[in-house]
Amino acid sequence: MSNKILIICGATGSGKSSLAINVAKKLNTEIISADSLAIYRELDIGTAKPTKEEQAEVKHHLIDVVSPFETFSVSDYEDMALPIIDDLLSRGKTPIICGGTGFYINSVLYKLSYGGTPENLEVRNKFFELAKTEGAEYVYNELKKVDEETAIKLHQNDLVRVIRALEIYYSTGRKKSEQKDKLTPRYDYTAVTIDHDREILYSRINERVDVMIKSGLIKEVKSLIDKGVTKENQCMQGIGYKEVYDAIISNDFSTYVDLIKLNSRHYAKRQITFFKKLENLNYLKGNLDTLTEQTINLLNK
RNA sequence: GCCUCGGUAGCUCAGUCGGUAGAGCAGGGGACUGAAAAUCCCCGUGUCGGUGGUUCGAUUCCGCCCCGAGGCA
Repeated sequence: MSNKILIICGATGSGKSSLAINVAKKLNTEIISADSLAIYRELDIGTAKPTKEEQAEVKHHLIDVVSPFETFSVSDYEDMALPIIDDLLSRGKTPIICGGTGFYINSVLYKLSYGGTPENLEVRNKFFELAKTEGAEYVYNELKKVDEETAIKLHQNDLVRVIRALEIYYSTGRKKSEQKDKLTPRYDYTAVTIDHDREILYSRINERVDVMIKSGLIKEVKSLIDKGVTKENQCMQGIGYKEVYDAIISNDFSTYVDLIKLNSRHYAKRQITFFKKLENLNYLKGNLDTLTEQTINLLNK
């Protein structure tokens, strides 16, 4: 048995979860989800989590690990994922990382330091307010003063990243640009993704959204709202959740379905772009059986 | 049948006092090191409904025709 891990990544709605389950059954192993929203409990329908039956057939990790009120970061993901991977490897199993959050996948593949600073809401809020009153350019220039090298790499409108760089500087006194991580994979890996024609992928996404609505997505969001979850909670950034949330709050249900579809398509496109960078990613085509077979063959190479 | 208003990018529309046209959305491409389903950047040629006429030149003005909406009969 090799010390290899399998990565099944790709766009939302591409069918990666089914493939992962199929492969896991054949290899008698377990799945580690890499999904920034499936980590939340009580967000089931909109995240298209594997069903209870599927989870009973194959053990899934890193699903339902935090409450909807909590924040969660890549670093948390990394901390939780690595021990599971190592445990599986030590038991002679091939860990399957399956998910659409490329950022999370990168965190297990590469040792990234993320500036070595957790979130600092004080700094974050301060600059966010400044951006509101003085404009994004002002905040950008603040970063330029303390860490020009990082500033040059960023666009001044990319507030999230500009502020994060400032956060690192004001929390630690060190510049983000001093962080020089080598992008050497921690594990030997095989990576696959399911390659659909864009049109097909988009119609799959559209259909999936309709299914979510029929399965009770509105009810799910209502129940979260009843428990006190608001737009401020990180989990409400999820596609399907934010749109339904707005529809409920404004009592306007005329556009939310189309909006969910649109945002999902945009998201899928960003995912495809992200994964293009993954080295040695195999683009597979075919039905589930063919995909499973191809994946296992690649793994055994 | 008559009158009015429309027909311009995949969609909604702006515009050209006559010199072949531009926004939003859609769509495409890209970035991504502790919010990543987040955040951000770049990309706009299309018989300007058809056809005649006036003109050096018409998508723009005029005639006729076709299509759509409304009004009068």
